[in-house]
Amino acid sequence: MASEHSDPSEKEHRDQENVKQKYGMDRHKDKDKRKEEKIWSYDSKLKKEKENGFARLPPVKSELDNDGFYLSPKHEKSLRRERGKDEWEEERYTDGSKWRFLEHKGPVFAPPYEPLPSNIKFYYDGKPFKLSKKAEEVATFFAKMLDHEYTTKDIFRKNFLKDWRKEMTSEEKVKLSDLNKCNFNEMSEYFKAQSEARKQMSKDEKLKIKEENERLLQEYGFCLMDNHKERIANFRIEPPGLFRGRGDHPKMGMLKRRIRPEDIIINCSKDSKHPKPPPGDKWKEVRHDNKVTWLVSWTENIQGSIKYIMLNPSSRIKGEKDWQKYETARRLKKCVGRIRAQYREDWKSKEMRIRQRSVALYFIDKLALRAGNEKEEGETADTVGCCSLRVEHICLSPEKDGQEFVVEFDFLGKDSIRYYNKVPVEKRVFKNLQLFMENKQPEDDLFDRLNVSP
DNA sequence: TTGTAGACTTGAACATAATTCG
DNA sequence: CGAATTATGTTCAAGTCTACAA
Repeated sequence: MASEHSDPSEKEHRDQENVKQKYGMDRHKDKDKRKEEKIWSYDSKLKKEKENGFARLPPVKSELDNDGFYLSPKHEKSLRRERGKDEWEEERYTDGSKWRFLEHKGPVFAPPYEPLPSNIKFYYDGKPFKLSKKAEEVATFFAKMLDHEYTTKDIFRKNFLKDWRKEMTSEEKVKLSDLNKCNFNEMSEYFKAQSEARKQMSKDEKLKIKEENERLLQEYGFCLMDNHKERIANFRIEPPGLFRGRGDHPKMGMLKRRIRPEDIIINCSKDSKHPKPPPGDKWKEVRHDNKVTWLVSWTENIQGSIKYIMLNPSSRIKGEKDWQKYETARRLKKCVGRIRAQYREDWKSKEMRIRQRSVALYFIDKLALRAGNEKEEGETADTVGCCSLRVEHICLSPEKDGQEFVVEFDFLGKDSIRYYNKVPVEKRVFKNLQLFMENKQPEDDLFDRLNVSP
């Protein structure tokens, strides 16, 4: 949460609260339970690996047991049983490294664009217009979304046209300037017919496709991390298309460009067989960073953020992390009482900063709100979390519906999902809120003395 | 200390498979 | 049996948090 200095009890207090809020304990009880079960299935996974007899790598010293044998899944399992669970709950590597050996086949790229059959036409201003291949591809993205509400939104259309024009030949640029004069209907109908045809395919054809997918999965869907064959979560590169932001996103409709091998950074261990780029292409980089868990990354062109290919939740690396999370939650359970007492105390603090923090903490605890980091204005939809709440998002009533000191929340949270709630709060909280709102405009931050970082 | 890029989790929306029902 | 419903899997934008540089 917030604060500049670090008295240890306060730090602990914050940490614990972060955990509670981070893992939304109140919010997702059932799901959490299911997830815990998933973790326990790790052992059965090891068993399966054993049965299938996956290839093992040459041993590294520390992967051998005292007698110089492989630390195979079976060994590992029995060792773990011997030493007790605690051993597993410990980080496997203490130096921050995540693995020692990593080998994989690299990503699967999106299939290349297939031009439309010549009888499917695009019309501009009522007349057929033959598009260049590049422009046509982008046009099909739009055509595929024609039924979607998105395509009626002004920002979407504006962004689309701007990016589409970038893909046009200079000739097309001159002629095609008004999206309202563009008619994508024939394309749209064609795609609908295609997907219909796919549904009507015979059993045989469907099976063929399934088998092909299975083959790809077998070839690219697994990697070898240390001694284990692990399932990769997303081994396919995101195909090009139009960006669909959620809520009122200022960048909706922009073109998500096609990712090429030269955009791709490969991460694997030096002593592994490096994945090969497609013939005639090069990777952007091949690195060997065992401080991270990803296998492949690239930079996406809409927000400039980095996308990753990582492992499945069933993998050791994800499972352990998940486990840690629950451990933290368990630790938190032991001290929530103390934390609650502390923030109630802080409601009376003479320091504004601490008061604001304590009230925010109370909301997070009581209502399971998200922390609410700062975000870049204008780059994303306007949404907030607890610490980024603005005066306009809450409404105070000393009395409402027979209850005293009611706070009415109304704001857009993550994914622009509306949060609306009326809660009676304690008098002291109410008074504090009144204080925070004094002399402020609706668009001012409610917790202006708060910063989210530790 | 502050600002920022990078890493990683989350979950809504969509897609597909499995199951139930008339 | 196919249609309808439900369960399960995949995709990917949108969060959170951390490490590190200035």
